[in-house]
Amino acid sequence: MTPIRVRFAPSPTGVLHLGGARTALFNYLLARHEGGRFLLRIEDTDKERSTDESTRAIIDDLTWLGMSWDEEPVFQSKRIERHRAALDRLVSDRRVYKCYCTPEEREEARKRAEAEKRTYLYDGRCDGLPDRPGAPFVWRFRMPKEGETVVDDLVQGQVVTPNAEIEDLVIARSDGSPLYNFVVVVDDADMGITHVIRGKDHLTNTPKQIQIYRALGLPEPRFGHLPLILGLSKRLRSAGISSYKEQGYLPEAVNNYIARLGWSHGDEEVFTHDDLVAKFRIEDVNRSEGALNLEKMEWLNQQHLQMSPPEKLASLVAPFLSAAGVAVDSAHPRLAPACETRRQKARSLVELATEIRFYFVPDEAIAIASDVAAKHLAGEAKARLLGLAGALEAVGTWETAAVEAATNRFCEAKGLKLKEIAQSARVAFTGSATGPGLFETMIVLGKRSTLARLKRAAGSSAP
RNA sequence: GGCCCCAUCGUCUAGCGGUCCAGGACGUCGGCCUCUCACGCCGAAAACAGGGGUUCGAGUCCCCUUGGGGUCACCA
Repeated sequence: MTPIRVRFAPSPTGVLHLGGARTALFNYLLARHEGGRFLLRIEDTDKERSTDESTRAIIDDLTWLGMSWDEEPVFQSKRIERHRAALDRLVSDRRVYKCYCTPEEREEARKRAEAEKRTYLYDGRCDGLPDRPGAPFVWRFRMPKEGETVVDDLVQGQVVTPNAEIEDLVIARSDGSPLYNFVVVVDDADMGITHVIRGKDHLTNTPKQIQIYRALGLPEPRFGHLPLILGLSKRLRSAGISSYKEQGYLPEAVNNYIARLGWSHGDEEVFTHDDLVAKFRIEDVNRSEGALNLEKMEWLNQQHLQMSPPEKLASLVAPFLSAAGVAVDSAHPRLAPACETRRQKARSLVELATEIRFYFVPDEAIAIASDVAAKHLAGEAKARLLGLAGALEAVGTWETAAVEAATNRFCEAKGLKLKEIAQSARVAFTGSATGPGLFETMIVLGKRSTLARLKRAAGSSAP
């Protein structure tokens, strides 16, 4: 068995959205699972729409998702010579002919067919015509008129197309530049692609391409056409992978989610990168198309967040803290412990950042909204906080057990339940009525900040 | 419209003729836990699109209908 070679071939005309990422991922997983090679080809022949920025963005997004390719990316625009040579060969083999029909003529024929409720197929009227020197023409590929072309698709099964239904397609423009269905074949063959895994929107192109492979005497790859993702709205389509990064998603979660869209492995839901590589099989890809459910992706993000060690979280969340107005170095000694106090709960890095932000703002900058103060810092609450501060003052070694014991002793002495003081204290620490557990908060905060925040809240001018 | 593909809870899916009065997950709704919000745990509601066949037996095979999607370029 020769090792398999697959490719992802985006055209750099926009961002990499979830659908494209999934196509890339399935190719990547197939290659890794089989010990083959994953290649990248940038289909940038449409000069009007292709941009370098887009190419860079796609490469950045793939990299962020953790997909690496095994050879230098191929730029289709740099392969014109090869395309030309292949076209020359078809010309000399007489597999193509010049078509002098004007766009107007074709349009008219198309309309007539539509009026008569027939399918429009180019009728081959120019095939065999004598040369008309100087007249503009396009090259058409002569399709077989009889028999059928069978695609033995890895995911769609056998798809049979009668050759009579495949028209003689144009493979080169009047300016001589070759067209997609021709170029893909040449490029895939040159790159030694053994498995073409792409979106199902290419399924009807496949029989045409197979005929071109044959005309060129090239070995045919296996094909696998992935079901399309439903509900990819214009909005979602324009949302690149980088927007998920900005929303605080982990690449593992995005991969996990898009992999499970159309592919499954029994009842399993949560997969790490290595799980996916180990368990992915193209045979397990579904034929039916699925719709996006971003809530599930959020949940998966939470699952992967929970699996991430605090140190990893610390470096990931640092930029989000900065974005939230608190510049914290990813190596800050309290960052990892801070993450640990909220790791189980956050659904995204953005959420995590807002939830641990309070640890890193200056003690005097803790803002307590007036309604929160009215609820939790009213009546005896302030006096109690002052008392708690006093009790905590005496704690020698600032560790959970000691802090907890001191707090409990204080409560007992005052005849209070922890409940009666916890919320006020939390407000003092965080400025909010929600947050991590009380004792872990104090530990991460440290003795000095803990006391400072208690005293400050006790002395605040709120009701 | 022609051709092609698809069809299990709201969504993602398991199911590859009997083990399915259909299982898991997200979400939803209850409850428990509890210093808050969460997390976690327990439980509930929720589906084989419809109709014909084939078979002793069909969610699973076949056909039709309906519905959804794709594709019909001198784009990729």
